[in-house]
Amino acid sequence: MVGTRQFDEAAVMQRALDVFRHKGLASTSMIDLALATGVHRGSLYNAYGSKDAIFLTAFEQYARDYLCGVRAALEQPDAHTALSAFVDHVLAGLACGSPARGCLSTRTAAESQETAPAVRERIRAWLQELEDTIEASLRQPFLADRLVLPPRETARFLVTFTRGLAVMERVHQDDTQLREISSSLIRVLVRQDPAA
Amino acid sequence: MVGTRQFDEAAVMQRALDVFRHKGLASTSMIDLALATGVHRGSLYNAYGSKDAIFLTAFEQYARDYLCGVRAALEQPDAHTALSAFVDHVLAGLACGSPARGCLSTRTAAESQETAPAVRERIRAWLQELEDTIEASLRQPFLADRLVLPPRETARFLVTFTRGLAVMERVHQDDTQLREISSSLIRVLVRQDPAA
DNA sequence: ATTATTCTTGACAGTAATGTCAATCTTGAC
DNA sequence: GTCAAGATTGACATTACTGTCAAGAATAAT
Repeated sequence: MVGTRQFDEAAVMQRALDVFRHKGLASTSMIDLALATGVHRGSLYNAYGSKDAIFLTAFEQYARDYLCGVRAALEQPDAHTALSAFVDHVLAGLACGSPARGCLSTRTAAESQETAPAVRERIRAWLQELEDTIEASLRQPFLADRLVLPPRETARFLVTFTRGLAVMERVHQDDTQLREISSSLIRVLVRQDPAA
Repeated sequence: MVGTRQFDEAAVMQRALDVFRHKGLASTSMIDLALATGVHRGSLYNAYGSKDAIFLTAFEQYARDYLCGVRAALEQPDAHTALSAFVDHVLAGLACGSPARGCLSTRTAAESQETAPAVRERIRAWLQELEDTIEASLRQPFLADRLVLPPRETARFLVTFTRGLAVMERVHQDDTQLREISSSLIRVLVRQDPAA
């Protein structure tokens, strides 16, 4: 291939992700992306064509990392520990950065009616992947037998609830309060006694 | 008073609310507001000074109506009915309009890091009011004795969870799925037997 | 070393939105 | 009816962003 791209795509996408996380898709301009990545605006147009395309490319990194993290967190010997680890992982992701960067998928989902259909669809599909990933982990009998709801419903519940947590984080910026709410979540989803 | 305002403020705020709901605070321009309300942009600047001020004024209508609705919905003889009515009310608010208008407070909360401090603070305070309102309703003994969590925690849980529902609604636009998740919510928060 | 291809860059025209202001119009109070 | 406070309006200057393009630079393949 002649005329080789002169920037490191992975690094650029990482920077772009930071911008999208902090400003949101709609409020991010190509100028913002050019400044943050150090890549000329014209080059970005040439390489990706549009802001949405950059977002979708960057989102793949985010999506992969997030799902890996969730899968790893849920690898625990019992339901209580698994759900605690899951919530810890989600909260750590929210609080990370200064100012805290929040949750990209939640933010984008919230404004997804004004985004391109391709973006909305990607977010929808990703939330489904997240649900499926959680469900698959919870299906292990030694986890499932302690859950108040069946794995599928628990997974869906967790996806919805953590989206709510991400919204609350934006407003409160208070880790303690989020952890309190999360402990209610676990208390409500995990059965104390193995029978019943 | 001379030089009387020539528009009906309540009507204008209602229109403004519609715009904010559909486009979000950040993506709404003064031009959008002028077009939707029929009030000249200059007049809006003269009367309110800024987009944020218009938002805050319009938000008061929204806040009042929402809290009234929640209070009314929770006036029920038992916990299961009360929570069902609450969720129905929230979901009805989300689905209303075409395209569905979603939840203004959730949407604004999600982008609240990029808004003026006054807006973020108003949203924060309102979420607290919502929590307090729910808690007050749930404190009645014949409701509270069926709740898995104490009223305060239940209220906080409901606020967080419904913010999550509002996010999911933006993505799925599917009332059925939201109702399924909501039935899990009630199942998990309300005890079946009055003892234990 | 040359070449063909692709990337980079600065420039440009066009659109959208902002915030302000002076001129003009309205209307309640006297 | 006059008047003064305040509302409306169109215009203006500015700023921000978009999308495109031609000229130039870089480089893998020959």
